Amino acid sequence: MDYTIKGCDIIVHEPDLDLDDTLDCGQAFRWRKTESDHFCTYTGSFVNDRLTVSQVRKGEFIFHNTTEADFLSKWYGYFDFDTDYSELKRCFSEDETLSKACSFAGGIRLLRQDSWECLISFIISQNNNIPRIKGIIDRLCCNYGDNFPTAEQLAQETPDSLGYLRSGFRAKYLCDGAYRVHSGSTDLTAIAEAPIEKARASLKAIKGVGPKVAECVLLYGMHRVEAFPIDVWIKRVLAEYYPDGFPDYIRDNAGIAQQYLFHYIRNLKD
DNA sequence: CGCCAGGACGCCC
DNA sequence: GGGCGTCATGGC
Repeated sequence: MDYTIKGCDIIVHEPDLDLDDTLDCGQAFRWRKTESDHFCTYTGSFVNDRLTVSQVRKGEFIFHNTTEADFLSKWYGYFDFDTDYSELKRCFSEDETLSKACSFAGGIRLLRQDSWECLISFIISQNNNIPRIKGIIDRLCCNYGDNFPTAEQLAQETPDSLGYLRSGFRAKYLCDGAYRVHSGSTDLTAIAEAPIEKARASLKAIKGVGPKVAECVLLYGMHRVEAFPIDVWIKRVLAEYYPDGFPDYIRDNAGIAQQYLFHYIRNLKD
């Protein structure tokens, strides 16, 4: 990755990034594609930070209205620019199915998201579809001026007061998560550094957090790349292509591989 | 209308 | 420990 400053924008060159692949693959829910220009442009947020980013052509991007300081302190890390995805994909491509998945959506990067935002987002995601997940998170953030609520703010709510979200049975889970994080009984910072099994158990102490949601929080919100969320789509991949188990040499980066496979199998069925 | 969704819980055995 | 009904809501 390299970047140059051009007026109020940052121009980024990174062959292993594609905005559609990365921002619309089900790992983050607050990015919207804007149709206002001839570029592929997304506007979105990460906790309380907003960004408009365009893909000019393959591998070239404009981070609009962004200072170098903001770019380096926020977005460089968020887009995981420190990681060499070419090397990862080279490793993955020794496997036939993963090779196809990487060719299909080679521009996926694992976003380094916020753990609290991820926890709430993926509690909402359970037994739900992506358009509706986006809608619920939209209504939530809209209630706080397009910012993601803090645990303190959300801890003041009740399942009834969250009725405007139309999140159904998940509202009580959101309240429990907010209460635990705000009270300190769940320490997301400590969990992020804990041994993986201990981290899983701590997350699953939250009501509404089971194996799948815990893996998502670990992977997307804590960048624990060995975490491997198994949803209905990945179950199909495992049954269809890996009846004898997932390749062992991928284990340390299984979560990133999972990201390519998820996107691949979902779009294969169209 | 019915089926499904980036599942988890409670209960049963 | 595994199997199954239930849980809101709305996309398709």
